[in-house]
Amino acid sequence: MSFNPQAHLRQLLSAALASVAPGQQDIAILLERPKQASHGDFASNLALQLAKILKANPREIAQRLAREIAVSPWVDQVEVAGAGFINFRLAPAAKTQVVRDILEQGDAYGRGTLGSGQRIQVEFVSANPTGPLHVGHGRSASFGASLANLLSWAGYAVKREYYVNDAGRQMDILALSTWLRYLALCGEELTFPPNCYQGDYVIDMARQMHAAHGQRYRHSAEALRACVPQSADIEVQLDNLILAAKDLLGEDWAYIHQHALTEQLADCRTDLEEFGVHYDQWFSERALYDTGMVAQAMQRLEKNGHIYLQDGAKWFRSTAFGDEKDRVVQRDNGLYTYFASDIAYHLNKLERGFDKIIDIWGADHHGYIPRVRGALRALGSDDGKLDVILVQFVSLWHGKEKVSMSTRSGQFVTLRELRAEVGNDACRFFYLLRKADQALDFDLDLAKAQNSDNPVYYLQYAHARVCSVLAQTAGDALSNCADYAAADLALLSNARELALCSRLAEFPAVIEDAARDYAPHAIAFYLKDLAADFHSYYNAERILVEDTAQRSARLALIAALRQVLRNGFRILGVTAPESM
RNA sequence: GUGCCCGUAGCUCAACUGGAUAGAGCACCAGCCUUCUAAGCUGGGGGUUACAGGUUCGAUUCCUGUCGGGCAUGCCA
Repeated sequence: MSFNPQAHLRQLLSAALASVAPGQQDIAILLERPKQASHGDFASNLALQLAKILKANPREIAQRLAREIAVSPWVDQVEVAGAGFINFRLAPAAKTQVVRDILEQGDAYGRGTLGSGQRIQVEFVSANPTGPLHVGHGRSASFGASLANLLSWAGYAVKREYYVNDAGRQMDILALSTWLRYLALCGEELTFPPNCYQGDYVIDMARQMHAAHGQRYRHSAEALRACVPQSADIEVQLDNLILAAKDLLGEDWAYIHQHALTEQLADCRTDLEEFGVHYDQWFSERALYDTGMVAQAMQRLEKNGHIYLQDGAKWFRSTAFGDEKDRVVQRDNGLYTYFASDIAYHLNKLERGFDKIIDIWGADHHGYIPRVRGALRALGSDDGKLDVILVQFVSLWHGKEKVSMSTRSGQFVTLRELRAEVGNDACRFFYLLRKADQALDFDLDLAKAQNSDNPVYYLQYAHARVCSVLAQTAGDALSNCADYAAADLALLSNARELALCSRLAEFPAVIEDAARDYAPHAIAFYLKDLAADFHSYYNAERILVEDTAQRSARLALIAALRQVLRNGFRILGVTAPESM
């Protein structure tokens, strides 16, 4: 039978509250862990909350509450302190109990019911499949994957989704870029536009095409030039070029387009898979067009009177919903904008019945939020179900030296390169060492360091150390986790052991809080504290002592610790090495 | 110009949504291996939480303004 000290204290307080302030039963009773050990194991600010309502001295209220708190075998001391805090000191048995709970629950320890099975969708990365993922996408991937894990642990039914922008102008530009590179390989002489994709991977795709199909998609440079109207505006010029290419290639355009998409998407998927980032669904933008969902969404907006015509384009009146200007949904050339399909996409997400949808975007998209929310409301949907998380930028450093990156010139560091350089574990972990809304300086030298400066090694080392000790117990009467659960936990009595127990007991609450805040970094910080507690204990006390009962109790403790490390690592997507 | 994010120890960052004396790591100083992995531990100094007001029992947290940094402000995505 598992015992929850926090719930127990809450009950005691609730009963006391009923007799001190009978009308206030609906007040939320919060228990926090004091930063200072002298303030006990748990503290309640209930009296401070009541002071406001009852207009009475908080300290006096605290005294009255404390007097009414029933005696419990799990509580050693109840004390009023400070402005009116009620501090609780738990009996050792109330702290060590968690060891047994952890060993019994194993891989499930820490799972909670906050989400109560609600359906929640996390959409993340969703980079255009127009080139390799870069280090910024890596942060979104790491954050999104861990957040999804976290929400799942907190009791939500989570779906992970990648929105594939396989329609639209950017994909056309990629297809064009590939074809132009291919023409060059065929020997055609033409200038490669500066606003086409510059990366070498485009040339690679062109080579493949050339190797597989020879001259089949070749058209002369003259023929191409002949059907491209000149424009001083390089963007217009690019659009003209795309139109000309479609014209010349006919059916073949679709092949090249599809080929480029397939290649890039596969590259992206493999990259993410290798990074330990998995999706339940890859949702195609093109499918939104093919099934008529975009047109339907637009019709619905129009029917609701939120669309008007100006300068040959169709505009959504997003200013009516708090946006700073109205937005075009259909261009004067008849093509829908990205925004149009995104409206349809979000509508579709909500129609799939999720209780909550989370979009994880790069911080540069922040101006986009009001218009998406506006569109959902204009369609009569509940934009309260949408949460948008902005992930700030990443800059790479070699110690004090910044690694320069610019997407425009194609000089960006790819996620794959980063993973190869510092390893998946360090990548996943470093990305999570900051809150999402904090810009991240990623120190490559530190991530590669094989010493305690590197937090990921510090954590993994704790795990390896535990494994090493446990590996030496083969001869023990109690030598596996199930047996440890039978150990006499009353023998865990020194301060470090009890502190470690308290820390282990926090884990479920840490998960719940982190899930509520969409803050996977909190797990990383918790694990650092936990590892520190262990290293400290390990240096101060010998685990493999002669006394078998004592030894079993300590082994039970570190086996429980190992379990919590593993569960935490799993949420973060970091491996748990058995030796280092 | 306007909007969003940010400003905490010398450096990199936390702070349980308003709680007690603002905490870690790095760097610096002084220590700990004939005993379970020293990739570890112990101790020490270091702060007007950018600045100025306001809200209240109580503010790093909420509100207003100023300064500084990042991002955005496309019929790109």
